[in-house]
Amino acid sequence: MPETPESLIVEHVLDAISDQRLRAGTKLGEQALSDLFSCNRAHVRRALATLAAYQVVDLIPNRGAFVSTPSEEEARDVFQARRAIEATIIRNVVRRADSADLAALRAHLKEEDAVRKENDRPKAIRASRAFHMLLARIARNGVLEKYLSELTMRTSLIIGLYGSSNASLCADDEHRKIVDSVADRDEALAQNMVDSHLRHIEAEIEFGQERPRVGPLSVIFRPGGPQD
Amino acid sequence: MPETPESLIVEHVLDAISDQRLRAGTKLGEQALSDLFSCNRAHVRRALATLAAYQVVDLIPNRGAFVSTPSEEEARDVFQARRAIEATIIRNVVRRADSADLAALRAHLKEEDAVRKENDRPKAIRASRAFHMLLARIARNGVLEKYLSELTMRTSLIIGLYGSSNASLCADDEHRKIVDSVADRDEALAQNMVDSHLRHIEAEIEFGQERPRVGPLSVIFRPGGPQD
DNA sequence: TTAACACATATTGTTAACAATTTAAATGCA
DNA sequence: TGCATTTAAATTGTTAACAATATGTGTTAA
Repeated sequence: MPETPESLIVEHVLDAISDQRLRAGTKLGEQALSDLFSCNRAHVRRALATLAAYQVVDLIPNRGAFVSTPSEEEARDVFQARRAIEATIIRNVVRRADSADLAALRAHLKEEDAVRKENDRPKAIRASRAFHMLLARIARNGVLEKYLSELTMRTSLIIGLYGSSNASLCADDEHRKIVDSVADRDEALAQNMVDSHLRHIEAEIEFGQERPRVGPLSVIFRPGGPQD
Repeated sequence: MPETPESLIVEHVLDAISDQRLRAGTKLGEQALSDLFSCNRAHVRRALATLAAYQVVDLIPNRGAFVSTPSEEEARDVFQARRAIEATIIRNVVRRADSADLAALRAHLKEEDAVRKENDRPKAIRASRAFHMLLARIARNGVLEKYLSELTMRTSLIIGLYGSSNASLCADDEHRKIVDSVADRDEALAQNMVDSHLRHIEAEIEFGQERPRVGPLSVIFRPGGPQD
């Protein structure tokens, strides 16, 4: 595992976005980041270039870097792309999942149940994303896995921006039904479940009203964050 | 259009890769690039970070940047990802293409015919890639368009690496058949044509023997290259 | 009070110099 | 000649200083 300063920054920013600690529009100042991660600005700049390539950060000349704020159109594109990619992922999963993979899926469902009881929204979002990424890993296609990683990140931004005020953010038993259809090796059903699951998430988003902003970076990247 | 030095480098490298002027494994020295594009190394470094995020360049600490050499496994992942993404793209095209789009497609077929007569392999590769990217644009999904752009780039690397000695690199009338099915608004047929087209390309690749290396950067990025 | 202007501060952009590491060449030895 | 070691060159990594731009504050005038 390469733990260069820039990859560390990239990882932390991505984690913060997927947890919705970092919200759309937040400025990522070079000084602030180099202080927080105790490195020089050159590292920060490279990290920001990488994040911009991932499309989760906008780089505005002479103004700086900002967490990107996806438009409604972009949001719809993201969801269509997810349906395209996750359709193939779930097909691979049905065909390739071994007993260890199925056990991991079951374990994850349990984990999600536990998290749900805590009523910790960021934690729930993270767990929900982890489910989709677990499927991607089981599908054993690195390209699709990376793209889905980016898309789930952007989904977090979208949901953080536009709401989904309805608390049911990854409708509970839908994940369970997906796992069941995988266990049954029912390819058509599994694909159907995933597709409608994604459509449900998209349907709950309330475009139109945006949500407010957020605090300073120092509280977002508090010590003891992910993989520290 | 932002023409910062780094985006200029990124564009030129991507063009060179998609034309197969830049082959897998080629070293991209910082000095060499900063000389060629007459800018300082800081710009080069940011450009390389971006290219690494696109997965067409590998960054090796203390060693430098190299055009990535996809493994056979990675190649198969790329092609599966292309099938997933282009399936949705062609569906959008069938539904959304207006008469102007159809005219553009027809014009492109003519262009490809003309190019084929010249027996200029790099030009043919470029034209073939352009066809797929034209479909992506007509599909009107920016996310899928960007991903396909990356994947076609990597496809160029793969074909350059492993051969496809058979000269029929984008089998001529297959593109024409795709356009015909789009014009007929035959969604199922169009999807079938695209899927089998991609499978044909993949089938012609000869994994096992790799192709040799390449000359210096100065001849690859000769003045008067793309969009100069 | 509001608006426009000027100034001060902070942030990003650029460049150069130096350190650390790797690569290539040269030397010496069996 | 063949191979290991040493030396030199080239390349990447790091840092700091300075320039250009943007942001924020305070003052003045209508």
